[in-house]
Amino acid sequence: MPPFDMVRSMTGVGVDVHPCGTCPVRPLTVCAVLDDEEISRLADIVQTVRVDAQHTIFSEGDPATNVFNVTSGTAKLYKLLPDGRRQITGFLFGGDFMGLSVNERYAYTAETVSATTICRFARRKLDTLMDEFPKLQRRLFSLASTELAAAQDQMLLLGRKTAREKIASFLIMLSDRAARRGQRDNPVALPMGRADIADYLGLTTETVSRTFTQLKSSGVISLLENNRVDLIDRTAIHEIAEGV
Amino acid sequence: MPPFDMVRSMTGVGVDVHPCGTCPVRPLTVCAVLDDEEISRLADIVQTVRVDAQHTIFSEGDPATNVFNVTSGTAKLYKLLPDGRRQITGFLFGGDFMGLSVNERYAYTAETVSATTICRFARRKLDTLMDEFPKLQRRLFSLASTELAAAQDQMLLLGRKTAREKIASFLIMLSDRAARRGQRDNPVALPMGRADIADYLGLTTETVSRTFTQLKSSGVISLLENNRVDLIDRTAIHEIAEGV
DNA sequence: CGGCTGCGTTGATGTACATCAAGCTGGCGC
DNA sequence: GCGCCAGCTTGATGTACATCAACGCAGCCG
Repeated sequence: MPPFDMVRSMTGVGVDVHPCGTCPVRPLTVCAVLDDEEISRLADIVQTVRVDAQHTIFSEGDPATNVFNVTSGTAKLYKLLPDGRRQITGFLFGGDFMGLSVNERYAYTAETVSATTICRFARRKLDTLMDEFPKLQRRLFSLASTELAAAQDQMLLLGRKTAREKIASFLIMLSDRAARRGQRDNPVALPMGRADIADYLGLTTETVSRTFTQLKSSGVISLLENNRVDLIDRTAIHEIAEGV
Repeated sequence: MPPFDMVRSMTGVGVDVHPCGTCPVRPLTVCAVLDDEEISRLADIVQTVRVDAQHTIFSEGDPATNVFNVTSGTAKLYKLLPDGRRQITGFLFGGDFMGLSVNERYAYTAETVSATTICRFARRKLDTLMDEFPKLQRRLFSLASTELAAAQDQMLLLGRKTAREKIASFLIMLSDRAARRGQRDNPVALPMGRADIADYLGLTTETVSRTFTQLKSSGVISLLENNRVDLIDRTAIHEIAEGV
């Protein structure tokens, strides 16, 4: 797999889909805190690319030369064990950020789930821009803190919740995040397959499938076509998610 | 439980144990990037307190008025489900930071494991100091990124590793962190009880206990007095941890 | 149109870990 | 010293979820 920097030669990838000025998710992203003047400075160091579904954006262990912002579509981040066991550590939707790294290497692999558009920043250039605009730094810090809180919620889920509670939590999370992007929070779309859901929740595809049908049977959700889920009784789902 | 701000009235708590100038873990902490002049500014807004074992420092949901740095001893962070199930999201040792929060509320409860000394900063004051010293901001960002990477490792552990692999990973983690603090990395001390280990790894105390004896039987560790563990075959433990 | 393929669902069985239940041990107060 | 208690270990049993296996179904391509 070639590094993403060679993106022009990759299949399923297009460049410069839209400029920052018309960015649809600007208020959600790192860019929210910058005014038009500052955005134009950011625009100088950004490249917007379009990636087809199921393509690798970067791999665990690669030199972390870029950071990314998803503007539309869905991506996933995951880590692998040597024998192939996989843990998806997060799904990314429009407005989400990825690629922060500690030691100059990516700590996980990033892959698109559906067709996705992404802003790519050269890390070095972003660093200098952070020096220039402290509020950019502040914003990134704030985003990292939010992600950290989400990671802790996920630890609680993985370590202590049942399959039923995990699926319910997952649905609530997707619904909430859709709302934050200004989309309807019900029914909720599942752009990822059962295997991805399983690897995100620490389950198998079979258990994910069974649990969906079980929730359907108990009447709190309904499975619609196009992998969408109708949250019939949102309060009940919320209670299940919290283990009440 | 009273808020920690009322610490002077709490039992098992002492104030101003040592000043920043003689801080034993300064190179590990947020303070590492500041020179003596700047440290003295930081010292103005810090209070060093000593807390006995098994005391709550702050609780999930409390207003996040302070941030903390552990200078010695051990603390744990955890989240609870309504029915009492608990997930410990992290252990803190000398040099570790805690209390970052997104929405002005702590996202978890912090409790001491052993007797612990802690630096307490008023968040508001730290914020203004961050404006003044951008490298302080930068440092906190870097610490948050490191924590985020650790959180992702922990997700992999909780979601995909077996009990045996979890315990092995835990021992390696403790050993590595002891080394980073300049302590010997073997044998490794376990200041926390089996219940805490279980709630950190998503297991029960019984399984933790059985797994320790199983690792002992297979000859890769030895259980010493004072809750210390001798890592007899470190490479083997490392391989178990990575699921090889 | 028909076969192939990937994905989801459902069923039968297995198992790693939880749960329930004793003992064991060491520290501590009296 | 003795008894008590909390924490650790060990054993017997249970179960939630994994594994193994089959099947349905839609999309796709020849």
